[in-house]
Amino acid sequence: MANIKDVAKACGVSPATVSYVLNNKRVLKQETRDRVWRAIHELDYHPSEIARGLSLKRMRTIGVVFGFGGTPQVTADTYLSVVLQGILDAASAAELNVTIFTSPWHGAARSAPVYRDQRADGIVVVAPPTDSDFLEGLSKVGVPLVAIAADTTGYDVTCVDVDNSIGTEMAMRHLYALGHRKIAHFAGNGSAYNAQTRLAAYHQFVADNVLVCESNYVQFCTFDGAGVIQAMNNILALHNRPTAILAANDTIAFQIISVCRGLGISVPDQLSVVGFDGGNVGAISYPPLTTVLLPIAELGKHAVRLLLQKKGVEDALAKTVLLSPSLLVRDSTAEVRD
Amino acid sequence: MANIKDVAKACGVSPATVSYVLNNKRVLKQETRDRVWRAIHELDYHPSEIARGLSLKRMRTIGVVFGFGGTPQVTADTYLSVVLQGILDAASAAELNVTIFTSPWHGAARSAPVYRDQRADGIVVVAPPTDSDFLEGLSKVGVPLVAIAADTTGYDVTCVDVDNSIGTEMAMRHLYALGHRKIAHFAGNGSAYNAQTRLAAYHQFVADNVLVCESNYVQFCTFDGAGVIQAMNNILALHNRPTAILAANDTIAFQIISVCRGLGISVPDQLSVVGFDGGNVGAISYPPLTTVLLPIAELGKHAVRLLLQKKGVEDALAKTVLLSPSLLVRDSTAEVRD
DNA sequence: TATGTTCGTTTAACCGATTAAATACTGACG
DNA sequence: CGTCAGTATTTAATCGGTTAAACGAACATA
Repeated sequence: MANIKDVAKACGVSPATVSYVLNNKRVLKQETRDRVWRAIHELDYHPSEIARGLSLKRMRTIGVVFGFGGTPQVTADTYLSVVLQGILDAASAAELNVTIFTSPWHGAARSAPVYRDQRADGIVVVAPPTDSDFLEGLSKVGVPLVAIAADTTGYDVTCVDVDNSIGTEMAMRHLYALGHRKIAHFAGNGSAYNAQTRLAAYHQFVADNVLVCESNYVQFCTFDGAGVIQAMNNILALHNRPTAILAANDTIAFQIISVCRGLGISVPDQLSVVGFDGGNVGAISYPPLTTVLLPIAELGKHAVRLLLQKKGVEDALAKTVLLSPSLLVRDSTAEVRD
Repeated sequence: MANIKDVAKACGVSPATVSYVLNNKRVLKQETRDRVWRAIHELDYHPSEIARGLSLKRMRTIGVVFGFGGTPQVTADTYLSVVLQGILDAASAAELNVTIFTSPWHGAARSAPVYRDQRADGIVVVAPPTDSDFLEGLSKVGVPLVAIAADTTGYDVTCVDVDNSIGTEMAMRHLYALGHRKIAHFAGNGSAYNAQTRLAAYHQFVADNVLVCESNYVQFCTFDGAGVIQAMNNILALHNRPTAILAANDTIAFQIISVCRGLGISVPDQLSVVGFDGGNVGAISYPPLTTVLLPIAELGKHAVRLLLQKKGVEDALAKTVLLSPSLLVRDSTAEVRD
């Protein structure tokens, strides 16, 4: 494969000249320019981005970290793949490639340095678990960093998130307006900041409005079906059954509805269900899902934009940007009926 | 940020020695070794993967190309994100990072060289459209290449795919066994090789079994809801309505079912619907979807493995690997009833 | 004719690693 | 004591680009 020297030799100029032609950097004679381009095409030359990166100290690449402690998970929930889509959209627009880091996390001391190996000019961290030293480690390796859905208290990290508190409140207020006073919450992964915020906002609303809340009203369930089935059993065993459930995400909501169907419980007549996410499946599922619509792709786009700004201004950035959710009322919720 | 020279200086050895310590390459005095490691930790040094890449001519990174002509699309359908997940799984296991190329395609002559800028040691191309010169261009830039779901006739490219013909046949045979003789097909994106193969297999089955097939039995519809609604209208307008529909993917199938629900057509009583994909939504949707289960994540894993083998043996690889689908019979299909 | 400008191109250092080859040191042996 | 062998480390070239500074030629000016 031809390199810059080959091209230089082929047309009798120095490598520097070839570089200047390629980058359009200096006043050169048109004739030289033409000669160089001809040689470039003839030898089918394309510069090595690696060599260029070494020299320029930038790779026109942003790194993304998903999934922590193991393989990156982009399909665990649609959330992650939609965030990725947003990142790709913005990166593509800025002519940046996107590298997904795959190395498992073995604690900040051992793993953090990996992320400043110059491979990426900046890094987007998506939903790091709150119970790991991930953000702590990464925030001080000296690479431009933007987090999505992360708890940044204590770290100087720019973060983009959806306003989970308001989203939760919208959903709860909607149920409240329909007369529901016994509302359960199926929380997601306990170590996800998102899930924690939604749970906290749920508790807040319950307290503010003096709602019933038996201890079992909050169920933690993983994404797989088994967890939701177990959680539903727990809920249904209560003598003071809730009349509505706020799920921490749409996937859980679909599973709740599916379990209900199996048990002959009608949604929304006997039980109202609200999801969290707003993906397009909610519109075509049955019953169409009432859910909190989150601008998830925007999270990714925003993160990339902030990363790009960071390189320019280097500071004066809002520490946390919160995007607004909205409520998508469809047919999985109805007035309470005793 | 410290580099190898700083470390060398800090502990009074040459850069070469530091390199040998890092890579465990030579017999060195234990004392030197210790001294170097101490300096490495003290300076919080981590080698530049870029410099290393330039020197070693490998980046421990595989490139992925999705979406052609514009922004990579990983959420257009679950298919792409699941393939990506498979790629990430295998890459992670092999300690390889994954770079998603984002540059739009402007024809082979202009765009192909971009992919051999040394950024990636090998490239996985996912579902290139059959009507572009993508594979042609990429197959001769001299980078190890494996394609997924691509038409490789005419090119010397290793390819991994699901056996779409057999999958289609399974679905059709299932419908046939239930007594269906009027089966429509909602084909996907016309320039996707997958969709083309499924369509061809559908026609084959129709011919082999002398089924009814009015010209409007084949509908091309995009993923968005509007396309499916239009297609359903076309189908329902026929005086010889089909009793079953084979959708080119699950998303289309869900939309068909959703439209039917809106029109008061019962699935499966009045219309049987079969999907193609086997994602987990099918299990919790209503009615649970009968679908052709494809090992999509395996496509990604396999592609990465083939890429790794390629570097070793360099040939003697099966040109196309076809993975087997299976039929997941659930409740969206039933015996025909006139 | 000497001197200064401008223009176009080359020289050479640098980015941060790897590694073959050269060298320095340490003993052992005849 | 000189030589050889073996071990530990350094030197210097290399990977493939970029770019400040040096250089040479052509031309204008005094």
